[in-house]
Amino acid sequence: MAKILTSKNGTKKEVIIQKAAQLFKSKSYTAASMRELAEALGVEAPSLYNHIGSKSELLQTICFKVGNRFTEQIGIIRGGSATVIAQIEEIIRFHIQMMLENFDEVYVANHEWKHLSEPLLNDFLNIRRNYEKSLAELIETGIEKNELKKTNPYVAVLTILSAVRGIEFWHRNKKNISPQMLEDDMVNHLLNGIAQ
Amino acid sequence: MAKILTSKNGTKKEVIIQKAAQLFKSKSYTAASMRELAEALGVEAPSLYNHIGSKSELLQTICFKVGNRFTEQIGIIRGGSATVIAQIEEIIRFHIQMMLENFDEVYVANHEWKHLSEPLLNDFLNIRRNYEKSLAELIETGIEKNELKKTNPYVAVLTILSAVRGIEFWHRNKKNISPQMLEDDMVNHLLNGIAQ
DNA sequence: CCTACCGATCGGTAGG
DNA sequence: CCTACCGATCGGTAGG
Repeated sequence: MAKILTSKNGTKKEVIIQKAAQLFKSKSYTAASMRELAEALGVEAPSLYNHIGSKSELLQTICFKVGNRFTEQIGIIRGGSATVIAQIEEIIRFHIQMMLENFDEVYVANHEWKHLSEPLLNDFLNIRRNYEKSLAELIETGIEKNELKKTNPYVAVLTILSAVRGIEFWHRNKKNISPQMLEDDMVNHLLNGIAQ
Repeated sequence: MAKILTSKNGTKKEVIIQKAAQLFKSKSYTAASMRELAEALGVEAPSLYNHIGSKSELLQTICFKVGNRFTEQIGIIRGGSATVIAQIEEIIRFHIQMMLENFDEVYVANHEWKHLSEPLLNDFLNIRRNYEKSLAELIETGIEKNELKKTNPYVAVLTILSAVRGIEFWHRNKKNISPQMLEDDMVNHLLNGIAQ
C-alpha cells in the first residue's frame, strides 16, 4: 500500500539508509528494531527486505561510507603543498564540517561500529588505524620542519581527533555559537592552546 | 551450586556491578544479556535477582557513581586556592586518571547513559550539565584574570572534555607511551597548543 | 508492497 | 542458589 518516498532523496535504498542512520543514532544499533525503521518509513517491516539484505548491511554501509570519505579527504589534503599547520587546520575543519553536515552517519560510524561482524569489523578498524597513522605522519613532519612543538605524535592525534569528535555534543543555537565560531575557536585552541 | 566470589572485591552486589560494567562496555548495554552476565559470574541468570533489582538498575548505579564522583572532585578542586590554570590542569589530570583506573565504569557512563529511563535520564543529564557549567565558569574566571586567552568558554569546555574522554581509545603499552607521558603531553597540548 | 508466521532470545517470576 | 517457565519482541522468510 504505502510507498517509500524518494523525491530528490535518491533511491529507496538510500532513503532507508538515511532513516536507519537517524534511528541507530538516537536509539543505538541494537536497541533499534527493523519494525521501528519500517514504521518511520511508512511501510511494514518485511517490505524493507525488498531493498536491503539485512539490518547489519545497513550498519556496514554507513560505517564504510564515512570511513572511506575521511580517508579520501586526508589523501587530498596531504597531497597538496600547504604548510603542515595549514594542512592540520584543514583536517580539523573538515572533521567539524562532516560532523555538522552528516551528523547521523558520522555519529553511527563513531559509536556503533563495534556491532559490525567479522571480517568487516577488522576492515573498518584497519581503515581507522591507517587514518590515524597518516595524521601522525603529518604531525611528525611538522615537528621535523620545526612548525610544531616537540610532542608525541600519537598523543597529539588522540587529542585532536577526540576534540573534533566531541562536536556531537554541541547543540545548534545553544549559547549563540555559530558553526564558524566553533570551528575557529577549536582550531585555535588545538593549535595555540588557551593559556595566556 | 556455584557462588559468586567476593574475596576482597566487596559485596556480591558490587562484584555483579563490576562485571556488568565490563560487559556493558564490551558489548553495549542493549546487546549484553543477563544470561551472559550470569555466566561470567558462574551462576544461573535468575540467581542474579537475589542481589539486584533489574538490569536497568545496574546501569543506573554505574552512571550515577561516575557522575557523582566527577561532580565531587570539581568541587574540591575549585574550592582550593590554586591559580585557574593549575585548577584546569588538575581537572584534566583527574579525568585521565579516572579513565585509566576505572575504565569500564567511566566508559559505560560515557556511552550507555542514553539507555537510562526517565526520570533518571534527566537527572543524569542535569549532573552532566552542571559539571560543564562549573568548568565553563572556571574558564571565564581565568579569562577575566588574564590567565587565559579570550575564547568562548563553552567551546573550550567541549574541546577539553572531549579530548580527555578520548583516552578510552588509548591502548596500554601501545607505542610505548606511559600514563605519565600521556597526561603531560595532553595537558600541555590543551593549555599551550602544538604550533611552534 | 502486504499478511502470516517461524525459531531464537530476551528480562524477569514462581516456587522451592 | 537452582529448575522450569512466562509473555514479549526480535530479525527474517514464505508466498502471493
